[in-house]
Amino acid sequence: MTHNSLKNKKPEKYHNIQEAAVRVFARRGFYQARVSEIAREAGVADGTIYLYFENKDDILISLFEDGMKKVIDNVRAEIDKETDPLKKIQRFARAHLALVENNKDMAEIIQVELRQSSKFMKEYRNEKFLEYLDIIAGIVREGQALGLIREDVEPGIVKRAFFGALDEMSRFWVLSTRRKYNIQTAADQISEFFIRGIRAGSGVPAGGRN
Amino acid sequence: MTHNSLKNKKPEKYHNIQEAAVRVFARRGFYQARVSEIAREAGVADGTIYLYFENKDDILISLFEDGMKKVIDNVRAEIDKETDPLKKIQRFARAHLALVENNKDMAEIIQVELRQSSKFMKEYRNEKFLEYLDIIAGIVREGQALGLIREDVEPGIVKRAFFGALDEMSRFWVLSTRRKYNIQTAADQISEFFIRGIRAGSGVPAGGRN
Amino acid sequence: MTHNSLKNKKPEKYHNIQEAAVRVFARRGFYQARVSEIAREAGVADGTIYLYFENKDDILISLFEDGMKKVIDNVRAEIDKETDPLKKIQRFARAHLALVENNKDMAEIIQVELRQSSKFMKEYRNEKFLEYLDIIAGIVREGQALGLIREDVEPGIVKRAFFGALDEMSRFWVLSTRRKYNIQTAADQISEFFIRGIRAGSGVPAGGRN
Amino acid sequence: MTHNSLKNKKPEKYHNIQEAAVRVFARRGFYQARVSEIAREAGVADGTIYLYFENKDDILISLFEDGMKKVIDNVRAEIDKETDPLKKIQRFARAHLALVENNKDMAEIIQVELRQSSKFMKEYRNEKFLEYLDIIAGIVREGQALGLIREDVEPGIVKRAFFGALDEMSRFWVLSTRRKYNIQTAADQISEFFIRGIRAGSGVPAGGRN
DNA sequence: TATGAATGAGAATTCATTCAT
DNA sequence: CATGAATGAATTCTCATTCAT
Repeated sequence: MTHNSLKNKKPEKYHNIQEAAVRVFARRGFYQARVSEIAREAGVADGTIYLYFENKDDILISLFEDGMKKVIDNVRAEIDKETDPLKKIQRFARAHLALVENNKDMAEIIQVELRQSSKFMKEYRNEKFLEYLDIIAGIVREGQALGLIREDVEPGIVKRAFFGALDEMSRFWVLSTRRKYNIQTAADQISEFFIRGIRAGSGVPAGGRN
Repeated sequence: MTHNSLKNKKPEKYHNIQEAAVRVFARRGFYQARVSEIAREAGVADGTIYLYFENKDDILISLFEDGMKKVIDNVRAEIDKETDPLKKIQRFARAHLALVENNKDMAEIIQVELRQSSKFMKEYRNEKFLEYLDIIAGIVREGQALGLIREDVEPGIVKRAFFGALDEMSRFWVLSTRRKYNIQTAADQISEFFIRGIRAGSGVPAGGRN
Repeated sequence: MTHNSLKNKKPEKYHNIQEAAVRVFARRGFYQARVSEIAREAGVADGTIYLYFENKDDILISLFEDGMKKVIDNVRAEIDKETDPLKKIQRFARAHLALVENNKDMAEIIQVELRQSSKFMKEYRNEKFLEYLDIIAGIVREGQALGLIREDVEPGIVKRAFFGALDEMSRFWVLSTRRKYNIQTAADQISEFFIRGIRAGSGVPAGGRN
Repeated sequence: MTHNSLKNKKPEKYHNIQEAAVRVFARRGFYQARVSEIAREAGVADGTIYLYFENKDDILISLFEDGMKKVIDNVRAEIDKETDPLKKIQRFARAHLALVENNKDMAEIIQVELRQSSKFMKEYRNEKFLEYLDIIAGIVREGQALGLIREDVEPGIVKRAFFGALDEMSRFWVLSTRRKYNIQTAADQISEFFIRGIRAGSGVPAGGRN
């Protein structure tokens, strides 16, 4: 199911609804969110929602797709400023967490709501998310080609581990009220763990020989 | 455990219902799961559910609490077999992912359902989860005390980053049908990234001089 | 449907249950009352109730029948102390309201719950209640036979009007928390209205000649 | 009226539902009445009920309030046609019972359902009912001021006794299938009892010298 | 007799979606 | 395009009653 293509409707209203939905989903959660509440918050009638979106699911999916598109573009632009793959990893972490910081509600929805249930993670092929992860895998392969990252490092594992580390950190940051760490500090620490963890030529293997 | 102290009720039925709920929640997701489906699957009447649980939410919470208790006990027992904090990290990763491997449905519920924003992660003080994360922080502090882990490493960041990495990996593993990596391989790679990433005395800092 | 005839059961428990039911019905109302609450209050198991009563309705009906029997016996004994029919009317009022005063919960149930709904007032032929009303009609006829009460007074109307007057007064008395009138004062006023209202030889008719 | 201010909704539907509810409540009793049955009888969907009323209770309360308003207006208009307080009493009785005669279902609901203890008579401050009773008290005071009614008569007792008498009579009339007395005959008898009972200067006191 | 765990029919209410205006 | 009243399917939870112990 793909979202409504704005045929000849005012794109302004489409975005109003999306923005209202972001707030309502973040506040209540997807299943507790009421379409009528989104409508009220967007300043339109309930029925109007259905001129722009197929149904409630479609609103969430549109949010995710449009949101991920921005994230991907933004993060790609950031890492392209760097040539060193190891430094790209740091850039990625910073860009990711900066986006979370500046789009708390949106971040919460992507993290929490979209991965929430079978409904979305199973039935909906999450192309955009995979594309995002593959940016990381790409950096790793690039580093390996340049001999900067160990050959035995699996890009498919790094991409998930690194994303998971950032994502858990941002969940914490998003959900907690009083924040202990600056989110950029966290970005730097996490990227440093991974850079040290995967770069080539740092002597003995980690786990010993058990 | 839940409100109902199982006075003279058979604890067997309590567990039957939990096990049925695990299957149904894993299959449909919490919000799509029907209490009557859990009842049917548990081989009891709908009303019987309410002799053992306050309501549908309570079933999920009991699943989480009882499940996390087992995870914590199990993981604690595993890492206690090791004295070297760095090796404990590897043990943790292996134990965590082995549990996921052996309790797929349960793992999916803990990961996916309990993350459901408002209702559970906001209103529900997730003590058990925090206790689990603090096992990791404890290992890190231990390693720092022994001079094995760098002093500038924040245990509060490592615990979330490490858990997030494992968790994302297991989400992938749980949700994907055909599996590329052995989950134990993933455990070893991820723990190696972190061990190399945080251990003391491995030369130049990670990020270079930016 | 008639209530369970105590075959070979302990009558003590039967009364315990009735007394508990009186309290619970008075507190919650019949439909809001829970059988399990009556059981708890009576100090028996839920199932035990059904050894003494057919069902929940049967408890209410038994309360009414047993209660009315006492009321009728008591009121009959009172009016038999008097020979003058007009004075019997006053005795009736006093006895009725004294019973209400001393059995508030029971009075509330008879007034409020039993006449409450179709269920009881339509399906259940209320013999006891009619018997009670007919005590009044009997006094009126006696008074008419003695020439003390006007011949044009309809006993069937007086019995209902008089009972209704007392009953409304006692409803007020039962439901109000702070009481303005002594209930015996009310008994005397009301009986006086009716005695003056129906006795023979008091000159011009009431309503004028419209 | 109820919470829902009928903004753009058709008030016609509000009344359809009320009328359907009157029939269903009269037929089944409040607790046995099904919302879906009211909906069917009103020719609307179940959910539509909830656009006009908060819940099932609210329907009953609206019925009572709207019904009592009509009764009060109607009875006030009737007694205002008379100047003699004693004749007003007769007018009141006639108007009251005429309303019962012409609105059997509604009368039954007001009498039987609203008397339902806890929920309505205790928690719900029954202003309208008290207002109605005070019409009677007002007439009595007026009669006392003119010397037509004895000074020792308590208006607060008369109002309840007189209402109770009429109400019990109409309960009988509403619930019985074959009717012995014309309801207007009853109105005249009852008002005559009370007029004779309370008017000034009719010789010896009622109760004799007990 | 007494128990109380188990039953399962039953009902109020919600809310995504539609469609006449 | 926009509205929002109307729809009605769908679901949790309750509680009188039963019956194995």
